Amino acid sequence: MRKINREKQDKAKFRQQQICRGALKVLKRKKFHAASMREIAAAARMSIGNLYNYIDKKEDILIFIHENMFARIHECFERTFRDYHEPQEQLVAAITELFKTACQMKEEALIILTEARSLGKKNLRKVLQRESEVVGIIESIIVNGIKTGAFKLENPHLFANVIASNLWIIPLRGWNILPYHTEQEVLDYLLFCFFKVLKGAKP
Amino acid sequence: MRKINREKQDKAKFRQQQICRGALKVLKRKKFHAASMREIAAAARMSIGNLYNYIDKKEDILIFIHENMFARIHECFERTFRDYHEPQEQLVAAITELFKTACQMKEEALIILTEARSLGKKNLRKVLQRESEVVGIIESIIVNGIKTGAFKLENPHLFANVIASNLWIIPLRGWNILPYHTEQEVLDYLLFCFFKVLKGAKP
Amino acid sequence: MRKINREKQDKAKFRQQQICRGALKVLKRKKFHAASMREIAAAARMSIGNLYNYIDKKEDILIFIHENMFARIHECFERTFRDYHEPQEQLVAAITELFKTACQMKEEALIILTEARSLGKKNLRKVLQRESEVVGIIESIIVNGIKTGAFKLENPHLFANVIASNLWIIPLRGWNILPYHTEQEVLDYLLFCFFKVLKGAKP
Amino acid sequence: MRKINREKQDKAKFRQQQICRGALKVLKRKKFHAASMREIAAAARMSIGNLYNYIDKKEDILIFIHENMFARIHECFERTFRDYHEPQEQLVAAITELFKTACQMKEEALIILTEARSLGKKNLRKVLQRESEVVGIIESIIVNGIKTGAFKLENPHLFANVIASNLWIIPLRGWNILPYHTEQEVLDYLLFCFFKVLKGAKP
DNA sequence: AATGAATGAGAGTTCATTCAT
DNA sequence: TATGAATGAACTCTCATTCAT
Repeated sequence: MRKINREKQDKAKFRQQQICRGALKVLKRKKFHAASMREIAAAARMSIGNLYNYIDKKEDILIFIHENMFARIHECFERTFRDYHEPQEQLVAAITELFKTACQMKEEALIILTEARSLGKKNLRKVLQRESEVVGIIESIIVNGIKTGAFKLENPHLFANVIASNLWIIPLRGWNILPYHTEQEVLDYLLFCFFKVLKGAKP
Repeated sequence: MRKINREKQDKAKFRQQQICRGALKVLKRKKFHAASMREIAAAARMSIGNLYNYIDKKEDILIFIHENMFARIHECFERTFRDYHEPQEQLVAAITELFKTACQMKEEALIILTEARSLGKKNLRKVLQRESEVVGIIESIIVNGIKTGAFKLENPHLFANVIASNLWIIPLRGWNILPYHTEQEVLDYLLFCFFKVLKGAKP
Repeated sequence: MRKINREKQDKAKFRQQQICRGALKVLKRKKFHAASMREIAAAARMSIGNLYNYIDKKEDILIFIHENMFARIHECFERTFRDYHEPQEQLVAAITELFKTACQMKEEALIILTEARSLGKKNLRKVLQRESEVVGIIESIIVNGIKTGAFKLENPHLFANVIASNLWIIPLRGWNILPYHTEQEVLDYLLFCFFKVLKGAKP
Repeated sequence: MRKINREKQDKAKFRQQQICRGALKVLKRKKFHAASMREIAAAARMSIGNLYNYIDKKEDILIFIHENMFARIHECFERTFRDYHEPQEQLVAAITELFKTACQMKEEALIILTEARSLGKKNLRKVLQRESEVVGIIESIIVNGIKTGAFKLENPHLFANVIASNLWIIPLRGWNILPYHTEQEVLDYLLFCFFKVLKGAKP
């Protein structure tokens, strides 16, 4: 009995991933609202009717994409905290992982960043809360670093926001950067800039 | 004859502003695609039919908003270059002006940043080109500063992109920052960070 | 200004009648839920989009039909009270008028009687209230007749309900009656039955 | 072999009853067309797939309900003719039984009365035929009574229709009557009215 | 016999855009 | 220039029904 339920859940999860993949295919070409459920269903190789067995509303697809993204982000932090224990190492690792994830999931990131306002109130709150969690974790690493003397910095909360904001530079402004610089260059440059600030004296 | 044409153009400009203001009223509350022409026309205190005397397609409204925004941005640069001649002063002034403009026009900025993908190919190209102009101007100030020895920096193109990207931090992430910091604090902090980098040695 | 508003309202009323007539054409052939808005719009010789300029929801059409019907019913009562003053005459006249109206508007009557349960709570309440008004008026005539000694009857409220219920016998059971009897025969027969009761002694 | 078939049929009958009960649970709350097969299957504690082993189309459920109803009605007549032999007694008994059945099966009655138009042509004919059978039986009792001199009445066919029509007064108009009168009162009143007519002179 | 995932036609409704006035 | 009624394509979502297991 429990096993059957388990299988059912797995199937549902699989279908939801299928829907996400299909939706992403379409969302590369057009905005969420311009992508019709017919297109998404076709891209996911499902009938519309069946698609609606796994979601309630179109908006749910956005939520799935968002959840996928944040699952990936949390994996970044997990690896970081598993492998490193010094704040400086942790910060480098976290930024590197997050930046690379943002590059790999450029589409998803762009969708999340630009479509958030399509969400209903409840979902919007959830999304914003998750984003501020990310900032919170970065902030905590910085605060730790300040305590250990690794960093010298006022206003870690603000700086964490600046870091978080810059992590998405490729999805948002890649069109103007990638013709001239590789992702790795951009990452190195950002790290260089961040550490300039983190190591410095007061203004 | 020419005078009449002139008057006509003025009227058209006036109507376009009226449309922009109306649209913005609506776009504060909902996404572009969710805002119907009915609502926008009502908010602009025009009939739909008349509204269509001044635009061809809904997308044109986005273009108007974008043009307004960039007119404002260019005014920022004009004031900057009129009032300052040293690269360092120019950069501070430009960043300050642009940042404040972004804060004042938070709504417009957010609309432009999140709705760009709604645009048709031709309009999208135009918009992106204008954005990269802004980056170009910032870059030229930096390059100047490097020549005069005011700044010490590799890769001014990349850094200009970083600066440009951070100028929009309030429209994009204000929800997570403004509860804790004022706009002025954020601006000061950004300037502090930027100049840490601009003054520094190689990594 | 007022005149223009008046014209607009007239136009709207006209369109609503047009919709009603179109809907009735369709509703003769199928139940309300089985009639699609497309069919109704076509039967009303309107585009769907325009149809929705005059209604908010499909249910509104049912309400229009109902309002039409009740307007007709009230005209029956108005004529009755204008032309007759003796309770007995009034009752004969009212029953005659209502019965004939029910026969003329067989379709509408059937729709109202069978579709009431499709209505939303608020509209259902309104409809039921109007129906019980009709019963109330009949009851008041009977009560009057009892006072004047024209009728001899216990329980006028219940009898008014019986009368009201039988008025719709043609729309509801015409299929089994009209092959054998004319509407006039049925009316005469009902009047005969009713007056048997109204004139009689206690059971 | 035959026994197995018998068992199969019993099972089928049982399932059909199960479906009826489930459907009725749902149909108390919403109209037939608004009740989805999903809901009905759930209420009948069956899977949709299995439900379709016992019906062909949704409409069949309506037919089952109708058959149940008419089985009950025929039981009424059976008891009547078993227990009474005088036309007057028979008529009182039949009306009493039928009226009480209508009250007990208010929901079913309402469904049948209001959903008949949903039926396909063939089923509709069957339903109407069964209803006119009921009228026919009532008529035959009256005709008998006229022959024996118990009743004095013109047009027994029409009067049978009137009686039949009034039997459903509680399902149809109970909402306006039951707040003020008990079912028994209504029955007594109807009997009183009917016999006023049945005993009387010509109009 | 029993399950429920899958199908896809079709429902109500909205909306950018046009056009007669 | 100004109006807003009219158009109809396109949208999201539901549902009776089928079918592989």
